[in-house]
Amino acid sequence: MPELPEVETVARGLRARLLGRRIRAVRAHFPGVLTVGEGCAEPAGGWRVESIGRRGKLLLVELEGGCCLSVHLRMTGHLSIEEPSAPLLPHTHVTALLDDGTQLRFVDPRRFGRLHLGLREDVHGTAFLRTLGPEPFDLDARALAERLAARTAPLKSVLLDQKVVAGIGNIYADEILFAAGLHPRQPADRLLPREISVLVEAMHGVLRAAIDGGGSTIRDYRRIDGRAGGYQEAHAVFGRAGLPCRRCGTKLRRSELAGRGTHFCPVCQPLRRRRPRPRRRSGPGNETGRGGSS
DNA sequence: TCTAACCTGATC
DNA sequence: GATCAGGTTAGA
Repeated sequence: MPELPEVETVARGLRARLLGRRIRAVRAHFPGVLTVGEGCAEPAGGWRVESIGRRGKLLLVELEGGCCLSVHLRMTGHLSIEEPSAPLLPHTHVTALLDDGTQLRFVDPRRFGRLHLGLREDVHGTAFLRTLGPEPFDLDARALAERLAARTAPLKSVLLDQKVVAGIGNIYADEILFAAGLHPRQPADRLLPREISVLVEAMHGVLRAAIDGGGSTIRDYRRIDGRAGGYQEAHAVFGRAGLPCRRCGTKLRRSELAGRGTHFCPVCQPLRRRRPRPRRRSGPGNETGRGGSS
């Protein structure tokens, strides 16, 4: 469920509740969901929470003493802070006791989510973090162009690749492509410079608006305090197949791409089937990129 | 580069 | 009873 805007919203909620607190004990109720690395024995009095960060869809809770708790919510993971008297929800797999008597709880019906407590350098050195692409807000058109250059795959597949850019999932890939007016199946390496600029602006704009809206709640996602997100109301295409496009009124379509449901407007996001590569054999270099009609 | 697998629950 | 779901990854 959670993509960058949802995880960012959770990180902000956690900061408000967890910064400066001490985590006294971390208990797993189901094997495998939580792993604990070397060198992270609990100090007397617990770990003080020093900062809470996010890389892509991964939460990073930095703890006193050089340890770090990473949390990946995957599809249905959810964090909340509860009074100890609050009933333990089904599928509560990890509980951490806080020094004010409350509990940080991790609930995840599908059990895809993962928590790892380890030395900071070990956590930051995991293959996942080492190979993770840049944050979307750190990318400009030139940097994105470089990352799309050698990719012949459909644009949506490339946006979903966390090594290309971190944090974009199925919802926001569709929303960003609509905002940019680009077809999900457009080969990534065939974008014109102008289209890449528009794509970067769309990426920044959609993600910023989604963070401001507290993320999208389709079914499971909740903020720390249990409230739903609000951005689903603003979705232009995701979950709106068969409904009229908000821009042109055409019936929105849904198809399958990269094994994921893909939503788009066939009129606002036309597919350029054959994209002429810029000719490179004629001597005078003139054309940089001209729009090719279908 | 694509598919299957990891899981449960909601919906058809 | 079958199908689908917002993520990631191992293996074909």
